[in-house]
Amino acid sequence: MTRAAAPVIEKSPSQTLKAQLLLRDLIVQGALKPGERVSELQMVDRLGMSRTPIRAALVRLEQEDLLEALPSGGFAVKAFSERDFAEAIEIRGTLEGLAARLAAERGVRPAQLREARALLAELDTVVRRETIEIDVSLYVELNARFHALVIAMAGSTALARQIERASALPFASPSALVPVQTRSPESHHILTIAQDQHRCVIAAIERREGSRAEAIMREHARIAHRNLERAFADQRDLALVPGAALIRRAEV
Amino acid sequence: MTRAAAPVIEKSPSQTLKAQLLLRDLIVQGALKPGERVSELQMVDRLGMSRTPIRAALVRLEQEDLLEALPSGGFAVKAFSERDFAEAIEIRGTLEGLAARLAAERGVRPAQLREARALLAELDTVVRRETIEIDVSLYVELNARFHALVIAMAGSTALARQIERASALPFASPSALVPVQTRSPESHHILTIAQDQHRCVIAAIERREGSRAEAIMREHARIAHRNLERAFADQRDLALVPGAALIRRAEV
DNA sequence: TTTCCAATGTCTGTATACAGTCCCTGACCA
DNA sequence: TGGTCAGGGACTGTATACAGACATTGGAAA
Repeated sequence: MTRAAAPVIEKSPSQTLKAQLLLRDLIVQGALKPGERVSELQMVDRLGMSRTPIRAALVRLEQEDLLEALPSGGFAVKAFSERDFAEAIEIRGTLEGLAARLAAERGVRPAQLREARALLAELDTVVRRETIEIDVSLYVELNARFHALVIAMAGSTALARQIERASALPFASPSALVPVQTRSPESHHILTIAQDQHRCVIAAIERREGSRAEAIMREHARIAHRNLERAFADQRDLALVPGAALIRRAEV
Repeated sequence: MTRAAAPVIEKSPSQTLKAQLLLRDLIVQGALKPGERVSELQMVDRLGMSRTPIRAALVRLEQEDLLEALPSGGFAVKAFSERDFAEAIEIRGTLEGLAARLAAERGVRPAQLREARALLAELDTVVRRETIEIDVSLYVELNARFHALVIAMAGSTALARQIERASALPFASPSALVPVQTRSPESHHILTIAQDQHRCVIAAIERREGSRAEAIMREHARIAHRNLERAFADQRDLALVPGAALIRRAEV
């Protein structure tokens, strides 16, 4: 419910933004079920603000693919299948592959390469740790920064924006399925592989090997795909998948 | 104003949709210049409707990347460079390549293959014509249908939607640069090549050759890239590019 | 009992009023 | 003459009223 007290620098979170965050939570957490219509007036009662910002938030959430517009007007919570989850990851992987290739072909600034090497070193300290339990939240954060850096290296705002859209769904972001992975007996094994891919992508970019950078980045995304399959095979793992509440339940 | 006198399928185009179409035209045609702020109240005067639908239309046009949100609120017309144009085409080509690969790997229904063959035959009659002037508008329509069919063959609504977004910019759609191409002395030559790529993509999909289908589809998009370079080299050709008005003018 | 029609309630689309904020301008002071 | 502060204008964000559309439900007739 109540999030951490805002250490936000933003002056005043607009009502529209508040509505967007609150509604997104309601949907992702499953308080609003897939297929269910989201009435503006009901949300007025529920969120305690007027229709205008709620309406704006609904439009934005439709852009995020969390809602779908009904033909008769209004919106309903979108329902997803395992296939939808997999396709979202595949799309993200393809676009990130393009980003890696562009970065390699166009070349990147030395400062970015230094930043990449520093990130890789940090990730090493997390992954190579001999303790059984790794620091998941730290890995997630570093992993997110790595992906953001590769995208920045491509130097294309259009591509960055497109990837942002593809990663908007809660289960599609690069780090979404890492928590699932940690429950696997091969968890440490997989992390080692992922980190090697990180290294190889940067090496390929540095050497201007565009095709290789692209291929590795794509394959990197398929780790998420494997984690997804594991999650769908085991109900306990599925609970760790963000947005699992969005899955269309078996027909009653 | 004009009520439902027309036997149109659509009951009544909503004010929001009208505003979206009108504003898009104003932007693409250059009536609103790149970088210029788009004030809601000015558009109220200009379009003759209230702020609410105009506001909704502005949000949607920001979605289409034709507008950008200003930090202080409101929107401004986005300014593009030649590089932005090229990147948009590259992104579309990459995603269409993914669509072709998925279609090949997953297999397509026989009905879709028949439809594809019929389309290819129709395109042949346009391209193989010996007359110097080909029917550009017919080619554009058939070409658009071909691309839509490949996307449909992939069977992924998420991917379809992502491609739709990538093609939303007026210069990024598959047929946007065909008119430029027709002014080239090699026009017929290029059309022959493009049509052969169409055939090869379908053949690859039919044979489940995913990697090949993807590569050809990507290369196919690069024809648009070549046309773009030609357009930027010759001012007269540039006038044929949809959305040329969006290009950031040289700093004065 | 079933079917059709009508009435009612709820919903969205639209218009508009109000308030807070940002920017620009102009005047005054050093 | 230059800088700073105050005032005003314009714009967006938000709230709310109104009207048309859709669905659902209840009743009446066959």
